[in-house]
Amino acid sequence: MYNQLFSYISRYSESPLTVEDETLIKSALKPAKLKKKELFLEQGNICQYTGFIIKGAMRQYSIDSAGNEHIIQLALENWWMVDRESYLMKTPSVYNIDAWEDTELLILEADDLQRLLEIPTIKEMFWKMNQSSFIASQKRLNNSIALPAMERYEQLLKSYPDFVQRFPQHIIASYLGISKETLSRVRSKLFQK
Amino acid sequence: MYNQLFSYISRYSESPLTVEDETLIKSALKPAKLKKKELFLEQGNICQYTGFIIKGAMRQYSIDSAGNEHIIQLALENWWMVDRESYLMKTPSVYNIDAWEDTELLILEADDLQRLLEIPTIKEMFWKMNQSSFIASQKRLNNSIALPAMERYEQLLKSYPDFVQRFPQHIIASYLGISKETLSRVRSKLFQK
DNA sequence: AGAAAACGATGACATTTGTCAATAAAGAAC
DNA sequence: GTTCTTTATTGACAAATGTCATCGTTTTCT
Repeated sequence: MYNQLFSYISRYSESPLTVEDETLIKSALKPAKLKKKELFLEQGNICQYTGFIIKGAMRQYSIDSAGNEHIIQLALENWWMVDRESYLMKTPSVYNIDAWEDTELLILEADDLQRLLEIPTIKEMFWKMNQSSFIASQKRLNNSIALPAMERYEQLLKSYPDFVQRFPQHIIASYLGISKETLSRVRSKLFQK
Repeated sequence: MYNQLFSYISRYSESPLTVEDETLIKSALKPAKLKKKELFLEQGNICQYTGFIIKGAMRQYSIDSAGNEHIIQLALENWWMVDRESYLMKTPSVYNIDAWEDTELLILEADDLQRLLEIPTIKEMFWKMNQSSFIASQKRLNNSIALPAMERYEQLLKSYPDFVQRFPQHIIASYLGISKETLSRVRSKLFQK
């Protein structure tokens, strides 16, 4: 299970991990399990952990005044899941995070993260991960303000085909910012072409 | 003009800059000026510089197939402006960046950035800046998929009141992902309350 | 100062998307 | 294996937002 993380790190960083590095990482990241629908973070609480998904599927979402869920992030194997604002600033989160499938994780507390960042390889990995997260978020934002529903869905099919396999349509719809009925209609138009 | 940048850095970082640090920074960031409407980055080109705005106002936007501009970022004094994806990966950008007011900048090439990142204070500043950028982008994304036009505008008024002072309504509308007419109507409803 | 361009408001209408309700199929739970 | 829940589709209608055109005002340019 740690090998999966090590291999992830090596893909993001030039320099290899030493044996001591690996020991430190193992002491900082602890295995955890979530049942389907189990909460990893509840709205109003402070996000205590960053999770690295070994196996499973998770979602991060807000709930509006009408009680509707709005999915701001979906994540599968080899993704990090955390509400960064809450985790870093130690402020109550406005988001929920839960498991969509039974999920195995490695979890990391904020203090332990600080220790790990002493390792240059780890620092480099998180640096690049931050960059990619921001770039991905900005792309999604651009799609959201610039494209109609159908094209947003087509972009998603291209960028994250796995999502469509692993999450039901109403989750995908919420991720795209449209209603499940609209997504259903978009799909029927798309496939009759 | 460099003092403004130094003061910005000191607000983002614990440790102070040494005189040698300041010399290195001065050699890496070069002054530049843009006239209103002048392009800083043109769609299809590789983004060569990161700009730190000393004075002025800039926008980053995409242009869709119908020729409409979609603003993905606005920036004023003490903001960084760059298409990070293009700058880091050296790939052609899908965005334009231009000046909305006559603007003074300090510009930084990618190679020089790498040199600057050797300075821990600078590294820390960019680290935090990356975090904030991501958090801000995710918030805006959440607003975009979760809130109707009027509430998005109210959020903007709270979060970035300066934008409304410095940019005309059609720019703000594009930033929010709505038409200028809709924004005009939203405003008249809002103020008659 | 005068002309041109940019800006903002508004009406009429079109389009997109959302909401609600009904239905059927697929999957999960016991 | 049967019941309950979840998922997906579809129709009818409502609401939000976009488009196009017009007008008056302000700003910019020379």
